[in-house]
Order: sequence, then structure tokens, then C-alpha cells
Amino acid sequence: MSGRELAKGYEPHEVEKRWYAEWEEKGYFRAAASSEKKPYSIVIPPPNVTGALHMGHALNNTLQDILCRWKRMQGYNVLWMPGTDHAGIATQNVVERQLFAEKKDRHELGREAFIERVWQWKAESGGQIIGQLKRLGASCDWERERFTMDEGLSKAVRTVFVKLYEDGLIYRDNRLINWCPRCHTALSDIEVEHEEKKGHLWHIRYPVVGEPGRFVVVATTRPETMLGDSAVAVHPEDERYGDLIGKKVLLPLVNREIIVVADDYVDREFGTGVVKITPAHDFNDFEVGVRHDLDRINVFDESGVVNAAGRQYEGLDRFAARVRIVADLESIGLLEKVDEHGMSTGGCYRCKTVVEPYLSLQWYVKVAPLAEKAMEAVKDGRTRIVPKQWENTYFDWMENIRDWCISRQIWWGHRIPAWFCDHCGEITVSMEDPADCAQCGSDEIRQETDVLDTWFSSALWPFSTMGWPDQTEELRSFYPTSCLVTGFDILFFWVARMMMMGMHFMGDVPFRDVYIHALVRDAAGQKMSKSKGNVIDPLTVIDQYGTDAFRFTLAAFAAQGRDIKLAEERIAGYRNFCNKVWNAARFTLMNLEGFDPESMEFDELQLTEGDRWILHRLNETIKTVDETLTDYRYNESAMALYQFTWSEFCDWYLELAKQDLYGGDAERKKTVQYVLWHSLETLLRLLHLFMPFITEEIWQVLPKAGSGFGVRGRKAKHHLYPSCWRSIPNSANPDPFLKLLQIWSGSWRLSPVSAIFEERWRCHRRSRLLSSFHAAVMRACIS
RNA sequence: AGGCGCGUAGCUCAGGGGUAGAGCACUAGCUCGACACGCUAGGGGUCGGCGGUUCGAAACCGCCCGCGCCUACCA
Repeated sequence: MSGRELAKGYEPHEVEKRWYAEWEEKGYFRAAASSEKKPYSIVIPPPNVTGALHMGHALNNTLQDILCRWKRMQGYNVLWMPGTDHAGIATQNVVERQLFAEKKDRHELGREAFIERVWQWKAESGGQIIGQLKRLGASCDWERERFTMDEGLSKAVRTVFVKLYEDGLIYRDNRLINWCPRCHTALSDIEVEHEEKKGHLWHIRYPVVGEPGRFVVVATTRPETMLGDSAVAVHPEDERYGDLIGKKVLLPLVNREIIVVADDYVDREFGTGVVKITPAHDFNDFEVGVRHDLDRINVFDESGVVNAAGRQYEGLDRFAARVRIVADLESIGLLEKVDEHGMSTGGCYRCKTVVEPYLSLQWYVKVAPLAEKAMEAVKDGRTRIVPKQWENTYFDWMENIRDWCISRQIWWGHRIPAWFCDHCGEITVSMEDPADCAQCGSDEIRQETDVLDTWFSSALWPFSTMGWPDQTEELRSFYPTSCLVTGFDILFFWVARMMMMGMHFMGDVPFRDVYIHALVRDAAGQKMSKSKGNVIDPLTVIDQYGTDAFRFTLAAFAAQGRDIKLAEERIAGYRNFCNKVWNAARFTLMNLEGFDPESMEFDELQLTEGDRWILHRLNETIKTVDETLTDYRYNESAMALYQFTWSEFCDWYLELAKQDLYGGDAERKKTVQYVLWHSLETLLRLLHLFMPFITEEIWQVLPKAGSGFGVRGRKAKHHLYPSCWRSIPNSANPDPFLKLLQIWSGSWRLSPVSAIFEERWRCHRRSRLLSSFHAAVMRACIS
């Protein structure tokens, strides 16, 4: 076998185009439902089906791909389960915007036609993100691709809903929820993003009934809600107002008499010590209202526009109403003063509209019992969260968890399988669509129009994708999954809920490890967002620098506990690294003329200290990669490979090798060829995790040791690598070749010259002394 | 208000009780047979501040300053 030549420079796009299809075609990524091999499984955090690949996906999936390729090469039966999420509100919003552009709205279309339209949009755009993941090199088992609204998953969702309802863990209640006046739906607590904003504190005089000329002054940040006041509250021990408790004040503008109540909730120090109580539009006031049995007066409609209860302000948007009310109060002399005041406002996580606390009847999951088990699983180590500091966040949230509002007033999603009976008013919840009321038998029933929170179906992902509720081979083999790789931003949305559902329905954790990675920010540290215009499109980066360089950059940046500020120069740096690898291979191939690893006899090798040194360093690098990846220290793996490749293999060994390759000693040349070939071949396999395309390309032109490395008298068990990316040496299973050389795990005793190498290497790492010793060491090696 | 994290070379970041590291940028040489996306030689940092532990601290501990994020019902 003779060395073939590679092109002079590395051209990523040619190479990348070629390989993915072949990998897929050859089924390299296919997982067996069951196998003799040990299982290793990861479920992908499903991207929004109609979405496009962003930096977060790129990082997330690169990290997963590294693990999957690594485990696959270690001989595991690897399942990387792919799929997409229907992303209820987000997707519905996109389609609604399309309709808006056509000057239509969903209500004109009607529910069925609208949903049809969304499916159509999914069909058009749904493949995009999958194609982009493939471009990134993600080695998912695509034949298993799932969608949160496909038939199987919908069945899982319904099963879970029905069971939780039957267990008494799902209930309906009429209370305040966070309402998005633009999306027209309820949101869960964590779907609200809080932001600190400058606001005002308006001081308003409420006349005391029966005591002309006496006022109480309330301070509020939201004067428009006064339309719905049903009391004012003071602290029970506040001497200033003690005599007012139980009396009435006149609500200005509305001219409704409301009571003065005493409640501990009031902070005497804040504002005037008098709080207006609006039970229908403030979470605290709601509680006060419960304690004092106050009316809940809803003054807004579902769009945040003042309704009939707001009398003369009816029809005004809440913010317009605020302006008008403040002006009116001022004109009648009831506005005492206005202070600057910082306050936090909640915005819808999908459209950023300021959410409104809104009184409505919604479905809830009672989560405390579920959270209990989910916490225990982490406490006793059945699930390990990496980095560990996230455990605190996880526990903190679980301990203070509030019931989960799961109903959404949108159309795109899993419709809640509950039917209301018009006859007896009872609710029927069942696996099969009922024809009549389970309570009274009346056929005058109608299905709940709400759908479930998107995260409800996501919560089931680790087992629903494997065929649950059926007891499948996949579940037996791959549940619990080995690892979940995800960003901390969805720790509560997704990870915590998967834990709860997994424990409840599978009786076991959904994953052994959770690796929480950072967010990718722009170079200035800002979160990337379309509105800020600072989004770096991963596909643009790939176009410019190639997938391998990009992946390597992400891995090199993925230090634990720190966000990633993506600096383009670094990507260019690793693009150069790709080129370095390419050229090291090119050099090796150019000098492998007449070399056939299979014909080599072990006893023919005449290893110098230089040879032993590089093999030892290679060995150490393997161990480092193995160890660091076990702990998800991707950046350290990447750096170890970078250092070895460039500073040792290229800077040193290739230079040393030239002496023997061009020197004329045939035996030495043969040995050097072997060491070069072996080192490169092993290195490629290690690098493959990070840069699959370029390594595959090089591998294909590298001589193969298909049947083994010959040792006199018998064939050695050195037929390591029957097919390309199926095997990787690691510390548990050392490379037999290195074993033969007895340099595995430090069993190699350093001779004086190799000690020089070791010392030299340490020097190099500490300082820049390497080069000054370069010539001396070369001489030492050659002699 | 609590919790977490971060402050190291001009920039983006690793590292972590024992002579300060990488990429990019910078300076001076290199068209010598893998690579100018390169090679060689350099310049540049009292590792946020102050104390403590130690033979020794950028690293460990305490406090402080600055920044970021997450949670929280102060209207």
C-alpha cells in the first residue's frame, strides 16, 4: 500500500459534503434495540420543529456528539435519540404572524383549519433544523426521529394526563395566573421573565367615607388597577391608621366604597403604609383578598383592555388607561405626588409582552409530591448533576415549587382530554374520547378547548420517545438514559420536570448524569437575540471556517461554570489547527511510500528514545482525553489534543522523523514510518470526536492495518480497528500496541535520554525554553 | 434580599500551593523538500484590592471593590 497524496490545503466544504451521507447510509449511528454491548443513551433536547439552528444548539449538540462518538468507539451500543418539539406558543406565534401578513387571523380560519395550517408549516420547515444538525455532524439515530405531537408521543401525553388526573395530581382552579395579553394564554410562573425597570410610585388620595376632608394616601406602581380595588390595607399595628380599620374609603373615579382592612402583609415602612388591594390583578392582593373575603373585580379583558367594570375607561388599553387615570386624578386633586421607583416587571418569554396577573380557571399539576422524589434522586446520587453547583439551584427550586399551570389557551398542542358535561357539570377525563358523560350519561358534553403546556410533553421525552407506555425493548435497554446534555436556562422548564415525570411513571431517574453547559453569548458577553442584532449564525461560521473548526472551538470554550463569549479569532485559530492536522497527515502520507503496516514484524522495530517518547506522550494524551471526557471537561480534552498534535507530534516528532526518513538507514526508516503511522492513526481517532469530517477524510487515505500487526510466530491481537470509527483506546482498555511496548500507564521506565524528553516537555509547558533546547535534544535523540 | 459565578498579557479565555499559559493582535527574521491557516526568535502580565494560612499563594481562607446571571410577593 502506498501513501496517497492529500491536497495542499484543507478545504472543509468538499470534505464535509461527502461524509455525512455515507455515515448515515452505512448505519454507523444506528442503535440496536438490544445488544450484547453495553448501552449508552442520550436523548436530544428537542429543538423547536420550525426553528433554525442557533449557537445554543450548536454547542449543545456538539457536546452530545462528542460523547456519542466517544462511547460508540469504546464499543457501546449507543442510542442518540433525536427529535423535535412542537413548541406550542412559539410555533403558533410564527404561523399567526404569517396569517397577519395575509391580513387574516386564526379566528377567521377556525381551529381546525388553523391547526392544519400549522402542520403544513411544520411540513415545509420542519426538516430544516434536522439538516442543520447533520451539517454539524450530529450522529443521531435518525431512523428513530420523534416529534412531540406524533401519534406515539401523543398517546404518552394522554396516558400521563389521565393517570395524574386519576391520582388526584391534576386539578382545576380559579385563581390568578400570569396572562399574556398578546398570546392570549396563561403562562406558568417560569414562563415569565422578570426585568428591572424604572417606574413610578403614584400616591393617590382615597377619601375616608363619613369624614369629609380626611384622606388615606395609597402608593401604587399600577394606578390603572385601582378600577378593581376592593379594599385598602394597613398594618394591624400601625398607629397612624388604627382607627381606620373597618371603616370605608371612597374609591376615586369609580366612586365605589371599599373597606379598610388590617393585614400583616403590609410593610409599614414602604410608601405611605397603606396599600390598595386589587385581588384580581395582583398576586399578593389575591392572598389578602382570600384572607378578608374580598371581591375579585376583574377590570381587563384577555387583551389587557379595560372592560365594563372599568366604567368610563372601558375600551382603553391598560397603559392608556393608566395615563388617563393619572391625569384624571390630578385634575380632581387626588394625586398627591409621584416618585421615581424601580420595579420589576414580568414579560412573556415568547413575545416579551408585559404579563398581567389575571383571574381565570386553569388546570394545574400538584407538583409537591413529584418534586419530593425528584429531589431524593439527586440527593442520593442516582442522578448526578455536573457541574455540582447546579444542584443547589435545582434543590432550591424544587423546595419552593408551586403548582404547575399546564393549560394554555392556544390551539397548537395536545388538547386536554377532558370533557365538560352541560347537563350535570361534571368532568370526564379518559383515554378514549367519550361519547357521553361518565357521571350522568348525558351526551351533551364538549371537550376542553385548552391545550397542554409544551413542557408537559417535553417532560416525558426520555421515555415517550422509547415507546412508552408500551414496554419496549428500547426502554429496557436505554432507560434510564446515560446522560442529558443541556443548558442551564431550561433546568426548571425541562430537566426538573423530566425528573419528576420519570420518577413517577418509570419509577427511576430519566438520566444518570445531567451535564449543564453554559450559554453562548456574543463577544461582548451579551445574550444573543434577534432584537439586539448580535446573533452569530452557526451556519455562517461553518461556511467560513468549516464544521470541524467550529466544533473544536465550541469544545475548547466549553469550560464548566462559565458562559461562552464567542470570539471569532478563536475559531480562526482552530481552523488553522485543522489545517495543521491536515498537513501533518499529508507529510506522513508522503513518507509512507512502500510502507504496509500489515507486513511489519514487531521485532523489526528499532525504537529510539524519540520514538518511545512520542508513543508515551500519545499514550498520556489518550489517558487525558479519556479522563477529562469522563468528567465532561471538554475544554481540557480539546487542549490536550491541540497541545499534543501541534507542540509534540508536529513540532518535535515530525522534525525528528525527517532525520531518519531521509537518512538512508532502511530499518530505521521502517520504524519511523511505523511510529508515524501509528501515532497519526491513533491521533485521528481521538480527534475524530471533535472534528469528525477531516479525520474521516484523512483516515480514508491512510494505510490500514486491517488484519493486524504481525508479531513473529503469531498474529498479534492488533487488528484493532476493523472499521473506521469503531474503536478508541482508553485507560480501561489500553492500546495493545502500547502494551507491547510496555509503555502503558507509566510501566515504561525512563531511561536517561527519555528523561531528557520528559524534562524538556515540562520546561516547554512552563516557559518558552523549548526551542533553545531543540537542537540539543535532536542531537541526543539521533545519536 | 438571598444564591451562584466571574475579575489572569492589548482582546477572547484556559490553568491552578512551587520558576506566569493558549489563540488572535504586535516586533524581528525566515520562499530550508507537511503547513505563510506556517517556522524561528522576541516584546508584553506585581494573575481585581487588602489581610491571613504556608518555607512558598495567582491558586487555599476571610473581608472589600467591580461585573454578570438565577431565584424572591415589598405595593
